[in-house]
Amino acid sequence: MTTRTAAQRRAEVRKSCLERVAACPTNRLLDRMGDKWVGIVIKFLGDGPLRYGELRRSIPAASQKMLTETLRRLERDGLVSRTVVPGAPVGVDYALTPLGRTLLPVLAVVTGWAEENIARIEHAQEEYDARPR
Amino acid sequence: MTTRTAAQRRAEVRKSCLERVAACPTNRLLDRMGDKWVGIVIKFLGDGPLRYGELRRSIPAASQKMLTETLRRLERDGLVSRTVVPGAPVGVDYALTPLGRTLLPVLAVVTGWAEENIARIEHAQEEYDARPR
DNA sequence: CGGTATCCCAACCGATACTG
DNA sequence: CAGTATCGGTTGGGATACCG
Repeated sequence: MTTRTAAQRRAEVRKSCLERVAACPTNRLLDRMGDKWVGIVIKFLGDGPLRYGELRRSIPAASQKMLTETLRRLERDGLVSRTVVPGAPVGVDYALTPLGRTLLPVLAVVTGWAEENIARIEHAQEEYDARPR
Repeated sequence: MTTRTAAQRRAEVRKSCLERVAACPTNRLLDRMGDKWVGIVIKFLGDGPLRYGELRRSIPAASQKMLTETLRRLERDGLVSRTVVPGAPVGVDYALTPLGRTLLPVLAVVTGWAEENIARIEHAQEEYDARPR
């Protein structure tokens, strides 16, 4: 029998919708780009490869844990390359991959919109907050 | 005296860096766009105004709480308008504002990149995960 | 130098129940 | 119909300490 309660059917619909959302390339990209330190890391690497330590000093607000995790995720996605530079002491170079570099124009579009419209957003927020409750 | 310990100086640097990151328009936009339900809500509203109930049925995976919170944040940012439609029972129309509509081309660029490159990302992830640990 | 490992708090988010 | 309120589990992310 395919008899199901209304609650069961709703749960199934919810689940399949959630799966589609999770699988959607746009949502996956927005999710990644929305990670707290991803935008700024890509921005810095856009200017050229950097050592791990240089990245740390460039983004002192990011904890070591978060910086490393961010870089690992980007590496796993094929957007960033990680290269160990032999020597004493050893160094590690991070750089955008060719794929990662194709993201720069996208980020530029986002930055362009943001800088052009941030004042409008702030104005809207002030109006909203000042609104009679 | 301006004497400070090294730890104090590092803490100050971290704090000012954090403030700059939080104030950066690009980061603020990425943060908003990265919210779990923002992309999909904007996508649906891009096709025209929708009643609250229509949005709920369009995105059954989002809980009522999250859908409402998402819409409130977008309304506060001036990206979405909320219009109560009198009647019995009352209805509420949600729509992109003119400002919100200017975000659609940006979202289209993101979607374009994502759909064009999602296969490369998935391939990179498989390679990374299959890599000798 | 470039990381891991661990702990812990805060924010996020869903489920459920209730309301004008 | 379109919410609000509350609770509780899960995740994100920082601090600290330690390691090759």
